[in-house]
Amino acid sequence: MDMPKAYDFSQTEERLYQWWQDNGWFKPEARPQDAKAFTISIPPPNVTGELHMGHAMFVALEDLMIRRARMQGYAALWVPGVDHAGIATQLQVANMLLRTEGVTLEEIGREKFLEHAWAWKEKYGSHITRQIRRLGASCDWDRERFTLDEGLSRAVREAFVRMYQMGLIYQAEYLVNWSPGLQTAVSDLEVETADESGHMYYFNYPMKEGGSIPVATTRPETILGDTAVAVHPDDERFRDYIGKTCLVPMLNREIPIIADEYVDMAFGTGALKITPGHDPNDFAIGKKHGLPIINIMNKDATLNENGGGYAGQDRFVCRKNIWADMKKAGMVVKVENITHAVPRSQRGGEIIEPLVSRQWFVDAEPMAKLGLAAVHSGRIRIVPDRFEKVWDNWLDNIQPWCISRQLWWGHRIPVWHCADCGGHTVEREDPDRCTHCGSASITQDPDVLDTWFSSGLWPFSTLGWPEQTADLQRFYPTDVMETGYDILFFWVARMVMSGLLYTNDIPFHTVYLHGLVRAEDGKKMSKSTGNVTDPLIVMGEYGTDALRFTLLTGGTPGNDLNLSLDKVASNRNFANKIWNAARFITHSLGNATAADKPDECVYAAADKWILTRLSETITAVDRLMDKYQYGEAGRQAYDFIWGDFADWYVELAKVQMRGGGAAAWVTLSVLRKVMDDSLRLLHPYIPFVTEETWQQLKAACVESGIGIAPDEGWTDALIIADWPTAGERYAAAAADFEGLRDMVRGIRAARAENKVDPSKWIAASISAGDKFGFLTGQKAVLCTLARLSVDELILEETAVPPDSAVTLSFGGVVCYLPLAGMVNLGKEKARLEKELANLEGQIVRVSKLLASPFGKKAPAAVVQKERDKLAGLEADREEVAGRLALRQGGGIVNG
RNA sequence: GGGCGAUUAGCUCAGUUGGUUAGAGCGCUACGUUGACAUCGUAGAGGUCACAAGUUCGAGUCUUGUAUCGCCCA
Repeated sequence: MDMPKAYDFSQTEERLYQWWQDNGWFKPEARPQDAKAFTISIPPPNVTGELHMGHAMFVALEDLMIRRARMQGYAALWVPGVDHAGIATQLQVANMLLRTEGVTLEEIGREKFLEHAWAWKEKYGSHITRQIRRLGASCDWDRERFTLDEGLSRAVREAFVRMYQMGLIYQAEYLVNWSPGLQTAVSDLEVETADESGHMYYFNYPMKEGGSIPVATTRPETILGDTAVAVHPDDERFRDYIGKTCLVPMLNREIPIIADEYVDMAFGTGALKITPGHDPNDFAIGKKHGLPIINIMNKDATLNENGGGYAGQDRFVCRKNIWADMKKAGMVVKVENITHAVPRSQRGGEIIEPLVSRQWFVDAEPMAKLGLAAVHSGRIRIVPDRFEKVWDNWLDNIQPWCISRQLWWGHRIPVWHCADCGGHTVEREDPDRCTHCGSASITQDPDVLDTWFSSGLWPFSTLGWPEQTADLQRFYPTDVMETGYDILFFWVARMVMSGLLYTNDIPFHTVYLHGLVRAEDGKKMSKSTGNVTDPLIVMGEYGTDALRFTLLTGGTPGNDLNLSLDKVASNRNFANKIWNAARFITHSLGNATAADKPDECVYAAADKWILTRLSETITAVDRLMDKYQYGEAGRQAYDFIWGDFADWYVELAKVQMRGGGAAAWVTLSVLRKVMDDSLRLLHPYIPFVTEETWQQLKAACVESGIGIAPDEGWTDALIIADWPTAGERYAAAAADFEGLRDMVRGIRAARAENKVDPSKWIAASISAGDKFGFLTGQKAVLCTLARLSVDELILEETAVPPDSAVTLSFGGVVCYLPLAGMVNLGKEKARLEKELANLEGQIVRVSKLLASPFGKKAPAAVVQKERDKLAGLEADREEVAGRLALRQGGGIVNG
């Protein structure tokens, strides 16, 4: 079984995913019964959803957390599922019915519609979860839930009844955000307000006793619903008007002129028309002054009978007509072009109409207080913590939540209205009589609940609540809620509030918020702009791991990420790098046999160095991951594997294995160890390539029979292997080795600078000083990496500088490359002078630093570091200066 | 109006207990195909860390202010 030359994700991902799942490794039962639980409930995507980068981001992050926890030995449970997306699904099914059968919802009726909707759900409902699987999501699919399924519906019923009994749910005539196209109320959060160009209409409001008062509005049709004109009590211009009466244009209805400090004297004309039935601010003023509320609109935003002669006209048609009529009547002053805030539906984009209607509301204030306290007390932590301010701000100013929707697809409101006594019956089981008067003439409220009402119960309803199931007991509270910051209020706040209310516990201890995935230029991805990058296409082209690693390491928590395909490509290359590093190991196993295993492992300097670096990396990655710094953790692992292991240790290993025997065996064991632990570290980021590579490594190692298995033996799969722990560190050996690495780099640079043929083996003399012992042991390594000729290498404590050589000093160790015939000696002199100037500059800098208060005030270790540096610099200077003096003294040919 | 974020190499971004010549990927330049990898390697060019003041022995990092861009709430 040979490993192909390049890693091919297309031959890997689906197979491994299936294999993991078939083995039950996505389930918490993959760990012992007494294992501590680690739980995430998925922020449920819409059942109508199509995979986008936001999904890819949350799956990558949550899967990372789950996979790491699983490897750490937790009974890791990631509960998947989707929500029923009331409006979106109803629209989708309605459109389908119109297209295929040519029938409207009214024609088909509620019951038939629901049959079609469920059929649609059965057919297309798993679309989004199939796509999520492609991202490698290690969810426990046996525990998949749907907000409308039986158990969750029971949870919704229980929640509603309890809240109703607590007096937190009430029905009221209230101004709500009305979507005329969808014919339903929507919540504040589903309305987006943006500045748009529009018009400000100035006109004279006629007064009963003659004359007029100037008023301005952006929506002339609402004039028909005016119930007052308001001015600021301090406004000199209008002082005499207060208390007088106006006549509503075209209707001649009498309304008062009132004084209220809310009015902004500088805005418009300074006099404000008050339309409590069609504007939230006016609604509040109307309440304050006891003004009547007149609703002038039907549900479809046509004018109703209160619109007088305009009844039946669409709101925008009416706007034109009434303005024309007022113009004829001589009331109009002017129309200005302005920019103003326009509320639009998040779905569909139509202009939202503030409309008074009878709806069900949740009084969220008591719950909001619980939510605030949970974060302030530290029971719930928000990452990054700056979002706590946003949290406070929203919960401090929480408004009643309109939970009724005039839709059919959703949880029907469990309230039965009595035809006889008018009372409400709210029970856990469907009632057949009114609880107040016993009448059988009761009918269920026709509306359904906001989808978010059920999403808010998600962390516990998915585990079986209100039943005290074993899952609920074991996995609740969950651990982390990970989602986009744009969804903090929609989901997280409501989950926290309802969790605290119903379960008397927090639903999760940590909220991790990621940013938006944007296009490479930082613009928001949108279908209308046409700059959407489809994750499925990216995965098809570069592999899932490449996309995941890019999303996970490309940014920082809570900040938006600009997705670059170049980066995805380079991360695909990273996967290949990993694959090939392992491929090298599998090809090298023949360098040793089981018999070569020494009684005691003696590590070479390079071994100690890479093992130290491995330990450092594991410690750093672990620490960063504990702090949710997944990006930095991933980058460090990347740098270690590519920059230390592949670039250096693999090359060193080749040298160490040349002679076979114990050295080769030890080297192979180190290769296996470092590769193995690296794969473990990276598995949560890039699960496919790490698992596939690990399986190859395992198979080859087992087959070789040389006995370099992990201490605990080979587990079945990387996905359930142990999370690595940092091992021994060899500080001195590692430092020595870093010195050697600097030498190799310096020699390579000198060769390149002097245009030495890269394939040429050159001579060298080295004055090793106190590194003589160390370097003697590294002769083979040094020669191979720097391409020095072993036979022509002179290594001594104090070597005699050869003639006509390039001189390189490395803080005490001096290396002479006698490049006679290859070097432009004039150039070498210039180089030495430059080097000397550089060294002197640094010496001055460090000396000044040490002479400054730094020497006294800085911590000893920091000062010592600078002293050591200075000593090295001075040694180098002496050497370089000496070489230059020799040249100038004429002792050397062509100085 | 209130709040938050960003501003670091040509581009996209790291740099989280302040430690002293600032890093990566891509791009660019010059070499290179030596048996893991050209989805690669070696070497190199490229930054007064938006600006100003302050704290400190020491500031990309902390404080204050300014500018520009973006987001959220009202």
